[in-house]
Formats: sequence, C-alpha cells, structure tokens
Amino acid sequence: MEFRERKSIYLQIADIIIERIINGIWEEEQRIPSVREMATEMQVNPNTVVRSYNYLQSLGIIYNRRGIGYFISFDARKKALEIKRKEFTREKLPEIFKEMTLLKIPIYEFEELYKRYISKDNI
Amino acid sequence: MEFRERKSIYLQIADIIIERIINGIWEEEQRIPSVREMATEMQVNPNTVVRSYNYLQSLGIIYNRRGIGYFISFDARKKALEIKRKEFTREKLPEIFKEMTLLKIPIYEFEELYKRYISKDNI
Amino acid sequence: MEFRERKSIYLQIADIIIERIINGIWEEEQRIPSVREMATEMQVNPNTVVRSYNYLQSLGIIYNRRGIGYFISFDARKKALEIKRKEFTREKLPEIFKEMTLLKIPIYEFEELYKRYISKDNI
Amino acid sequence: MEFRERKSIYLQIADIIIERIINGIWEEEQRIPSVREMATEMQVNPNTVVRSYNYLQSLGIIYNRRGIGYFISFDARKKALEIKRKEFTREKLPEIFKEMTLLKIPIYEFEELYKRYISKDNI
DNA sequence: GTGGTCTAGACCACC
DNA sequence: GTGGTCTAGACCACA
Repeated sequence: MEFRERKSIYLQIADIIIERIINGIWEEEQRIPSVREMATEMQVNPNTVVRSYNYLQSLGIIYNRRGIGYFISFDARKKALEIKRKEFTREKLPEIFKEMTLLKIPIYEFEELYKRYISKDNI
Repeated sequence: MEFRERKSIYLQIADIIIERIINGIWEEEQRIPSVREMATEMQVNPNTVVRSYNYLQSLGIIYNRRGIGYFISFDARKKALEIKRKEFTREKLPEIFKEMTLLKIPIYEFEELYKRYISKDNI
Repeated sequence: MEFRERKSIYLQIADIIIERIINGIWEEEQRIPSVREMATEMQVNPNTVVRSYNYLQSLGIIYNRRGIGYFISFDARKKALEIKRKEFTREKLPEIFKEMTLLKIPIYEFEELYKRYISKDNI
Repeated sequence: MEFRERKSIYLQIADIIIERIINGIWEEEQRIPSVREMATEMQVNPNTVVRSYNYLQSLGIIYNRRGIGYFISFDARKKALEIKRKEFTREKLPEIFKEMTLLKIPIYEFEELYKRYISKDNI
C-alpha cells in the first residue's frame, strides 16, 4: 500500500474501507480487521488506523464492541453512499463546474473522456 | 472575502487572479495590485499574497519588475489555460471519474446538474 | 441483553446483580447462576462474568464455595445499599451538582423531571 | 493542573473550555490559546490538546483559521449549553433517577445536599 | 508563529 | 487478544 495523494493517510484508509463496503467486499455487521491487523496490512502506524476508525465511527459507518473489535453498521452501505454523494454534489461538483466553464470544456468532451476512462477500467 | 474551503488561501487567491486573467478582467502586460493592496482587498496577511505571487511567477503567468511591481505576462492567458487544463484532466478528472463509478452516478445525471448549474450562473 | 453504555460490561452486570439483591429477587444465602449460565443469560463472554463475580466477591456481597458455586452473603443487602449509597453521595452527587450549577438547572426542574420519571416507571 | 478523574484528559480539557465559554470567561469570536500554549498551561502533551480542539471543532464550538489559530464560534455558548443539557438529561439524569429509586433516596434529601453544596461553593 | 499529520512506543482497562 | 489514551518527537504546509 502506498499513499501518494496529498490527502492524509487516515482519510485515504477511510476511503478504502468505504469503497469496500459500497462494493460489497465487506458485508454489514461483519467484523473488520483489528487496528493492529489493519495497520500491518496498510503498512502504517496503528495510531493512524485508530484515526481512520474513529472517523468512520463518528460517521456511524462502523461501530465498536468493547474488547472485541470494530463492526460494520447494519446500514453502513446506505450511510456511506449518502455521505459520499452529498460530499460529491455539494463540494466537488461546483468546483468542477466552475472550472469547466472557466476553461470552456464542453460537456461532450467530458463525456468522451469518461467513456474512455470506463473502457480502460474494464479491461 | 472569506476563505473557508480546505484549499490553502494562497492557492485560492492565485485562482482568483487566474480567473481574472482568463476572463479578460486583467489584461496582459498590465500591472496588478501591489502585495499590500491585494492583501487589503482580500483581507489577508501580506505574506499570503507574497506566496500567491511567487507561485504565479513560478508558472510564468506574472513577472516582477524590481521596485515597480508585478505585471501580467504577455502570454499569461494562454499559459494559464494550458496549465489549468492539464491540471484538470490529469488530476481532477480521474478522481471525479472514480467517484462517479463508485457512487454509480450516470453521465446523464452529471449533464443535467451541469445544465442546471449553468442556468443558475447566468441569472 | 445489550450493553451500549460507556460503562464496562462487567460493572453493568454487577449492577444488575446488586439490583436483584436489593429488590429481593435474589435472597441472601441463595446460590446464584454459575458463570457459564450467567454468561449465556447475559450473552456475554464467560470471562466477563468472572470479573463481575470477582468484583462482587471483593465487596463481600457474594462469596464462593469451591466446587459448588457462588452464593449471596448473609448481609449482602445491607452491604450493597451501604456501598452504593457511599458511591452515590461521594462520587456522583458532586458531579451532578457541578453540572446543575453550570447549566443553571434549578432544583425544581430536577424535582419535576424526577416525578415524571417515577410515574413513567410505575406504569 | 491535575487530572484525577477517570474521564480521559482530552475530554476534561474540553470540559474546562466549555465551562469557560459558558461562564463568559472566554467570549465568542475570541481567539483561544494555541495548541502549544494550552499544552503548557495544562501541563500536557500538545497532541492531547489537539484532540480536545478537534473534538470541540467537531461540535461546532470552536473553529479554525488557517495558520492563525482557533476561535470560539459566534454561537458557542448556546451550542455548548444545548449539548451539555442534552447530555445531562438524556444520559445522566436517567442513571441518577434509577439509583435514587433503587437506594430509596427521597427527593428532599437530594435537595438538602444540593443546598449544602451550593453554600459550600459560595464561601 | 500556527495547526495537521505521522511514527514509535508505552500503559491501561476490558473481553 | 481488543481498543483507548497519552507521551515524545518529528516533519510539513501554511499565514
């Protein structure tokens, strides 16, 4: 695991977990790796994973059973999609749209690039 | 001027300047406000404006005449568009596309939101 | 049985037992459920029940006959009331009082809420 | 500063700050001590203060100006009172009431102790 | 100067 | 074994 983006590592880990939940790789009510296990998997200090888990818990996406470990909430998928969608439409879209108008990038160019991206992704 | 986004203030100011250049509000070879004036306008620490100007200078969008002030480069508009476009397609688009596939946001929804954005913007 | 409070589970179980003793549901000198039985009833790890029993034993509220099981002490009720009362007046009350003054909650509001609580409880 | 309670230090620090806000010792929109200053005042590791500040920020009681420091929100007092009151009535009161009925502590005893507490406090 | 993040290592209560 | 907290110290971007 390498963390190249400028985004902080603990948020990138949170994103990976959210992705796994949305994609059904991790099921609801399932136990997720312990802090130490996850730290090993991600090649990161346990404290960093603690931050990720805390963050996801504050969003209600995971919860904790004392002395046992962290579990995915029963409605985690729904919640995660909601939160991510909100984030996307409220924060990212306006920024994108602003840039597209500034740079005069027409919608069909965007579409084309998107199709190319998807086809690359599916190979 | 309020800077509430997570993006750093000096980059936000740089963006504002680029916007003014691309939109023709500021002409090429024109002198731009001094650091202090800009700091007052933006309600920001002068050091922050210094960083913005340095950044734009490193991109070749503005240049400095010692003792006189900062000026917009003769090809600033072209350069700015180039840089911004590269940034957009190389860094932002992949991120957006990834999220759109994760959140299963279809291209037509994107289009629709974009149209709505444009019509709002033009009011 | 769900243990969602921040208080540790073994203390919550101890509280439940104390409650049963004070309310006369469990009589003095009576044998209480074995660790395993209690663990099943509470849906909890047996080790957790062991801690609860150890704790109650250290308070002199229950005692152990080797190979037979745990029993309620002959003076358990009196002891339990004493201990709980001390705990309440020495630890909890000062904390409550501090908050009531900080939040400017007048005594009559407290009274009212208490009355409402009792009437609900007796339904 | 000594932290004797079983509550974690970072939450105790948060409580102290909330207290100062409610009591008007710190005004709204006022800058609060930097992380390092607070750490020195509280005789605590800066990271611990970071946690306190993060917590208070997540509650909307303080906010951050990049590179400048933390400030008390314009509606911090109202928010703090709301949050604390909710906490008190939803979490602490039921617990207290339950104990009072279990231990058969009459309301007048509670009142009396409260009056004694207040008079002590005012000496 | 400011906060934000990360690592390393420790200790604790709890299950 | 689990997570929670705290310390120490470091580096970074930012104003």
